[in-house]
Amino acid sequence: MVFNHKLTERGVSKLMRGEELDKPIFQILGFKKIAGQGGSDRYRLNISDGTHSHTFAMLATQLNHMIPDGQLDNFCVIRADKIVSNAVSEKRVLIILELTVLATGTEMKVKIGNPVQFVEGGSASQADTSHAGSNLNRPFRVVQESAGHADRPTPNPRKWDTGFGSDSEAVMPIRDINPYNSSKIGVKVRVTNKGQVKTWSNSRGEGKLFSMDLLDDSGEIRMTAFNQQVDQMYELIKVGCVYTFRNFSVKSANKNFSTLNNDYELSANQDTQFTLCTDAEASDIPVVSYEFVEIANIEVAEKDRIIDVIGVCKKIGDLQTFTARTTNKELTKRDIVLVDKTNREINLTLWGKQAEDFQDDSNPVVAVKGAKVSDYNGKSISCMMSSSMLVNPDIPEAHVLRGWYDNVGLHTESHSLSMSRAPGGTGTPWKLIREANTMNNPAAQDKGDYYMCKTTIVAIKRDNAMYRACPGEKCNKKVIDGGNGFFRCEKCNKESSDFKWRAMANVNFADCSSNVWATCFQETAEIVFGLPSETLGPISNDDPDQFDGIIKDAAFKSYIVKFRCKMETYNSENRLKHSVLELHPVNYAEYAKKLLNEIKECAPA
DNA sequence: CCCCCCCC
Repeated sequence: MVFNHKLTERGVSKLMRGEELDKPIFQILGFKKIAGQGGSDRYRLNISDGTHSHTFAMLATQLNHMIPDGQLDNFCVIRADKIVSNAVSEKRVLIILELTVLATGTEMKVKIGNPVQFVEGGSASQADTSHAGSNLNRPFRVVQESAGHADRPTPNPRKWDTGFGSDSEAVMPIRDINPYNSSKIGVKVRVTNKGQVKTWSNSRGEGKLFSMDLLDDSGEIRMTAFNQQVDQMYELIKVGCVYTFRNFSVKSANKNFSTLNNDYELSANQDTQFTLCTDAEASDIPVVSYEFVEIANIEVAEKDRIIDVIGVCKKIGDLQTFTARTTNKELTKRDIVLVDKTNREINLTLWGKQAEDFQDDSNPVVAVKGAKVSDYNGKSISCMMSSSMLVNPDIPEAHVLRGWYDNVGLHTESHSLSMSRAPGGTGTPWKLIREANTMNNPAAQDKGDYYMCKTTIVAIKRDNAMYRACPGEKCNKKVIDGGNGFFRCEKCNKESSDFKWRAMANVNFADCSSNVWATCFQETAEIVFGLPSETLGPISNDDPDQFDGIIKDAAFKSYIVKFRCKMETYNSENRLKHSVLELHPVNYAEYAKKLLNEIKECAPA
C-alpha cells in the first residue's frame, strides 16, 4: 500500500519550542501504559513527524479506549485535532485531547522516514540522565505482538526492545550481544552474583576490579568494572536487582576462566550508565538460571567441569583452616554433604567467609551455581569465587527436594561419591597402619597417602620434643643458641634475645594391625601433651622429671588421627615418613556408627 | 586492564 498522508514537517520540534500547530499529523511509533493513581492509567505515545520522534505526548484519558480497541496501533497515522502543550518543570508535555486516525498501523506496516529522537539542546545521554528516577526513564516497548500485527514481519520473536525507536531506550537480549552490535543498545539484566573487589599488580600495571554475573531470559554474561568504575558502581550494584546497562565494551571471554555460558564478556567504561529497574519493570527478568546436574551424574562428570547442583545438606563438616602449600595463603574451608533424589551424596567444599557463615544444621536445601568438579577421592565439588550458593531458594526444584527429603530421603540410606567414611565426611579414607605403612603403597610414592585411623599412643620420644624457634611471625625455624643470650635464625638471618617454644614430638601410634612413628607438630603435639608449648618448653628445659610425668600421662590415650604417609629419600635410602595432620579425641558414638556401617556392608543381604 | 579460584 502506498502512503498518501503527509506528516507535519518539523511538527515535533515546533511543538517542543512551544509553537502552536493546527491539527498536525504524526505517525505513532509506539506507546507505553503508565500506571496512574486510583486505577487511572495513562498512555504515553511516541510520535514521529518523519524527521524527529518524541515521547512527550500523552493521550487524554477519554481516548484510552482507542488502544485496547485497536483503533490506535503501532505505525498508525493520526491527525491531532485538539492538543494542549504545557511546560512542566522544564519538560514539555503534550496532551492529545481529540484525534482522527487517518491510516491504521495495519495499513501502514512501516515507519515513515527515518526519524531520530528529538533531543532538546544536548546529547541523547544527557536527556537520559535528566529523567532519572521518573517514569520517563522506563524502557518503552513497541506494542507489537499484543496489537494484532501478526501480518507484520517479525523476523525474531526476541527482537530488540527498540521501544519508541529511540536508541537511548533500547535494550537487547544478552544472547544477541557481540562486539559489533552493542555500542548503543543497552541490556536489561539481573545481577545474580557480585564478586569481591580485587586488586592486581603485574608488569602491565596495577589496579582494582570487580566482576558481576548478569542474567536475562536469553542468557548470561559477565561484566567487569575497573578502577574508577569500581568506585562508581560497586556499592550501588545490589545482587538480585535488575538494571539497565548502557555504553559498555564487549570483548571475547577467555574460555579458560569464564564459568558463564557466553563467548563474550562486558567491561564497564567511563561512559557506562546503569539504572535500577522497578520491581514491575524487573518482573520479566528471571531470578536465576540453573542447569542442575543430578548428583548421581556427577560420578561421570569430568574433572574441572563447572556445574550447577542442588541437594539437601545432610551433614556439615567442621570449619578447617590451613596454609596453602603453594601460595602460603591462610585458607578456611568447610565440607558439607549434599544428597538428592538419586540417593547419592557428594561433598561440597565451601571457602572463606561462605564456609564460616554456613552453620545451618537443619538440613536446608542448597543450590550452587558454578561449582567445580574435583576427582579427589572419588568425586567431590568445590565452590569457587565465581560460584553462587543459595540456601533454601524459592525455586520449584528446591521445594520438590524438600518434600522428597522430609518424606523419603531422611529415612533412606544414601551412597556417597566422595568416599566419605570419615566423621564429618571429609573425604579421607580410613586405613589400618599396616595397609599404609608398606613400602609398595603407591599413593605414598606419589603425592602422599592420607588416611584416617583410630590409634593409641604407645610411646613418645622425650628428646628434642620441644625446641626454641625463631620469634618471627611466620617463621618456625629452630634457632641456634649463641651462648651469649642471643639466638640466631638462619632462615631470617637475624639474631634475637627472644625465641618461642614449639613442639615437634615423635610419637609411636598403634592400632590393631601395627604401629608407626609419626611426627606431631605444634598444634597436634599440644593436644598430645595437653599443655601449650610456652608452658611445656620451660618444663622440658628446667624440670625433666615433670616433663617425664607429662609424657607418661600422654601415653595410652586413643585418638582419631589423620596421617600423611610419604616416601622420602634419606641418605640415599627410601623410607616411609608419617606425619600427623589432625588428632581428635575419639567420639565413640560416631566411631561406633562407622563400625556398625562396616559390619552391615560385610553382612550378607 | 583480571585470569587467582585453593587443601587433602
